[in-house]
Amino acid sequence: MIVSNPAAKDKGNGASGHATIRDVARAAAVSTATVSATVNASAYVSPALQQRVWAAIERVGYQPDAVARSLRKGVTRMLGLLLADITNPFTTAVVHSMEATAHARGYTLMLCNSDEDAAKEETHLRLLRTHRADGVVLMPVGTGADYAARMARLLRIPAVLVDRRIRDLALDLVTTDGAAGTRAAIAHILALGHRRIGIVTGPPGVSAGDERLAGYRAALDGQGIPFDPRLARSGDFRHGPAYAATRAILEGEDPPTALFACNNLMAIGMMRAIADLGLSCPGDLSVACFDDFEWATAFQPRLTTVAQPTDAIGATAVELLLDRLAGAAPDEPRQVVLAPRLIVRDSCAAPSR
Amino acid sequence: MIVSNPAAKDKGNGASGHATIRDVARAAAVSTATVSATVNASAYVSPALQQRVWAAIERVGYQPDAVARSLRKGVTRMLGLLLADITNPFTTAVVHSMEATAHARGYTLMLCNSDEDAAKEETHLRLLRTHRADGVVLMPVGTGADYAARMARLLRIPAVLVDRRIRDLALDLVTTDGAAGTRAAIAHILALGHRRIGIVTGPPGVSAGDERLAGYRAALDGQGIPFDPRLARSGDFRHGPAYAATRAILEGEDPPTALFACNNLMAIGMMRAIADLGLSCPGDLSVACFDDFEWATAFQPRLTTVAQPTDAIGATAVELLLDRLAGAAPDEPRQVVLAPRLIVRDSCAAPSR
DNA sequence: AACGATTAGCTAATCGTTTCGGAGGCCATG
DNA sequence: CATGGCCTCCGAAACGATTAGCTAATCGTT
Repeated sequence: MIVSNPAAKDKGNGASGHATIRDVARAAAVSTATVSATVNASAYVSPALQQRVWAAIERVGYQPDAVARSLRKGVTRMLGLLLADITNPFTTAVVHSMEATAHARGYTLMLCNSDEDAAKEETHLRLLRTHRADGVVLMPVGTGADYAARMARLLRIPAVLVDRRIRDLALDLVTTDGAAGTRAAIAHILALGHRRIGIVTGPPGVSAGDERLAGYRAALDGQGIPFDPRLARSGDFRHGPAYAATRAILEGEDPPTALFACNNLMAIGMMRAIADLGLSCPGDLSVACFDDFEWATAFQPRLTTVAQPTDAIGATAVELLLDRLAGAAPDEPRQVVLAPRLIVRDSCAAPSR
Repeated sequence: MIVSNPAAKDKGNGASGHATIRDVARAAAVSTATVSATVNASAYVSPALQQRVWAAIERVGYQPDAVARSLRKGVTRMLGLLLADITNPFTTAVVHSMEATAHARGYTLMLCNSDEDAAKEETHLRLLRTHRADGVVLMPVGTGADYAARMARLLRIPAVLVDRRIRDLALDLVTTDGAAGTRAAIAHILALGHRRIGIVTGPPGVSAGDERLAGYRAALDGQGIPFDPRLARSGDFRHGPAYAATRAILEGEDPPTALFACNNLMAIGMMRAIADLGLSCPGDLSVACFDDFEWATAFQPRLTTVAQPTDAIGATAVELLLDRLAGAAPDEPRQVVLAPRLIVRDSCAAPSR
């Protein structure tokens, strides 16, 4: 039996698409107020009437209209989700956890992707406002000096920042301690005996990347190793530029014996460059990167990574936001910085030279 | 200068959060009908008045309320996005393209993730209905015999299926030709001289996986090679089970000289198992898989894959759905099957034995 | 028996738009 | 000058829920 498209068929409840609360009221011979009260348990309704109302609801196939409810209550139970890049596996891991927490608390997410484009971000923000989202989870893309001011003007709803800070804009925030994570990774590499360690960084100005670079310098400092700018190049958090940056570092004079990529995407470009240069890992070169991901263990050798607690990040971000919506938050912004975890696998070894 | 949380400050337009169309009307000394007409260009308004209205809008900082508009018009310009697994890179690639097309057409996506769980799927579908989504993009998770009937009852809004069919339920659909893609990959492996080729399949009953298995059998058939059930095991589209399936196949008697994974996640498990068994690729074993992904080229050797046209899938799905919403679609469902592309890299070579 | 307190359910206003039908004003025509 | 037909704009009724305020009815107390 082939069931045909149900949307094309008669809905079975009259001409209009949906049964309304008035249909229920009529069917149960009560007022709409009573129906509303029994559905929401917002006022006393005698057991007998409740029974009748529920039966009527069942009979006419009533489903409350969230749009009408939102209009009346001034609250939509929708959260905007404004992402810098939805194809990044770190992002999707975080989103996965956000979706679960939000739905568990009765909220739905409106998905927007800014594609690392500040103009799109602005458009989306405006859209979220006209749709009356109760709040926004934001992975911001901007870096400029006036960015904070522009966002402040645009952001007229409660917001929580994830992963990246906005300089000079104090908002709720959840992020990972990038400096500590990178410091731990570099310390691990140093402990194996390396002294020349290269790093491919994010675009300058983006907090997440800057912190990681700072962690790298701190680790070097700890061993009294001076920072060599020839060993640090920006890969713009993307794999293409990271490929070029890696080659530039390795083809320079006095190349490093180990490399660190400041995010997952750049690790791809780095691995590709290393392969193209005919170098073996960890024989010729040790490698590690920020962000853990499923594929890390499928590589040969399995990649040593700094894992962010993606589940906690997503859940915390949504909870921070919902607390604020509920008025259960102090006025000053709360900033949660979670601890990363170094996962040592096989891609780092003692230097051969 | 630190800009503080703008949501905590005065909104600058009276006590209420937003300026309404009445505020604009009052400020411009016109009726709300005129404001609506100029904002939507839905009726003639003299240039002079238009000017006044726009000025007033600017002055009071008016932004139309999509909730109220939806209630009145009976249309929300929101699409439900009900995914089986948002962390899968194939899914996110498709979602990326859907988001772009939907926003370009003025639609917003409501994100729901069913986590391969039919019960969650049902809950989310109900939620999307109460939120009055105009339509749904669905990557379904169910397989049972009564699944089609349950979905038909639940699905009271236009829907388009992506990637997977629902048996006995005729709906708009966009998918990749899994049989053709797998056939091409297996033919490539056969052409290299392999005769014993193993396959790790998806959960039986899920159309996407079943088709790929069928393509495998067809390719073998073409060379007169009989199907050997010991070489085909289910990995349930997940990496854990795929790891076990791969080991089982390779540790059996008369093991294959080549392996095919029916999706990206299972390729991870497969590569891990191969490494753990101490086998080299493509020296001891050739490997290919369905689904291309960024990491495929970072592997050593770079993986040969069957790429799905993810951009086209996402865009087509949304367009099919919007066409139907606009009434610009025939009653009978349209099914778009796109061609996959075999990307030959380095993970397949002639058998050593 | 009268009165006030309490209770159960209803009436109607409201949220912010869109849109239908009309109301004037203006022009051309006979 | 009356008539009719535009043109512009406005008033008010929806859309489907929630909820403040009200009306009876019931009950206990004196």
